[in-house]
Amino acid sequence: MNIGQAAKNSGVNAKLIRHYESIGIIPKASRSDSGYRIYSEADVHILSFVKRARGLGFSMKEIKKLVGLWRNRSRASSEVKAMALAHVHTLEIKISELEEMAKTLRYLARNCHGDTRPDCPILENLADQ
Amino acid sequence: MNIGQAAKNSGVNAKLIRHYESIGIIPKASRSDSGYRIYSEADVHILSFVKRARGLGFSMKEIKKLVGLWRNRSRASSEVKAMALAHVHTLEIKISELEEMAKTLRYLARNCHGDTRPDCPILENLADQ
DNA sequence: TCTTGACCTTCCAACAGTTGGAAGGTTTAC
DNA sequence: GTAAACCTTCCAACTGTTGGAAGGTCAAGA
Repeated sequence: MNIGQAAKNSGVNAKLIRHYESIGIIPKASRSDSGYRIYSEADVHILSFVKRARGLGFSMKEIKKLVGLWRNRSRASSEVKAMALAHVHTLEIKISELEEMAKTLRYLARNCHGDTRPDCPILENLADQ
Repeated sequence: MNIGQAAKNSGVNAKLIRHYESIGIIPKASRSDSGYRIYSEADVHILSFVKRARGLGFSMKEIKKLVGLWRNRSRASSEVKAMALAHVHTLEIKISELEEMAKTLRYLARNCHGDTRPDCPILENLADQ
């Protein structure tokens, strides 16, 4: 199938498929006589894998590694599990940072009357610390 | 003071200060005869403001607006409060997305024995859905 | 056969925010 | 006079995705 069909079947944009190929996330597609990329069901499967890994927030670097592990039938599950748990840790750090921001902003907003008056604890907090 | 001193005093990298100036976040600094940027305490104050707003996760676009509001003494506090609450909402959405990722990964990792055996529910989940 | 439209190709640029380097001028101190 | 620590501008990299431009290919209908 052509790239458009592979895009539809995998849910990955055609532009993005080319990009993934260019940075080595997915193997180089074979070509037709006229130079069109040709994809198999297995290729679509890889693309879906990549899309789902992205959905879990893995970086492209991590995904490249995950695809390698996935295609290597003799890999140890411990390696994958370690990556997953490391990523969970990264997510948890990010979450707590965002929580902290939201908490601070909620507190500041609660103390801001939010009317036509100019005095505003939010700006004051940003300015004087 | 020169840019290096302003960087130290505000906690904002000199490179970043130039960048902020170039994209209009902060006003253009005046120059010495030899072309060096000159900063006042007030300028450092703005830089600290920007740094703190970044720390709360505001985008540069939002910060540009916040700096404008801060420097306009007659603005209504309602406008600032609305921005803060809109940003809290954005943060909350981001947080729940990350929570969802972490939850899924924790579940998958829990079911992966993580030893030398190759079978791995994490990769299987990414592959077959 | 010719044309139209939908597909495909590559290359180049933009987004946000920051950091790095290169190549060169200025100031300060010894 | 020279060395180092500063400053200048410009250009590029990072991450991941999207957009456009300019051009080739394929299938269907007139």
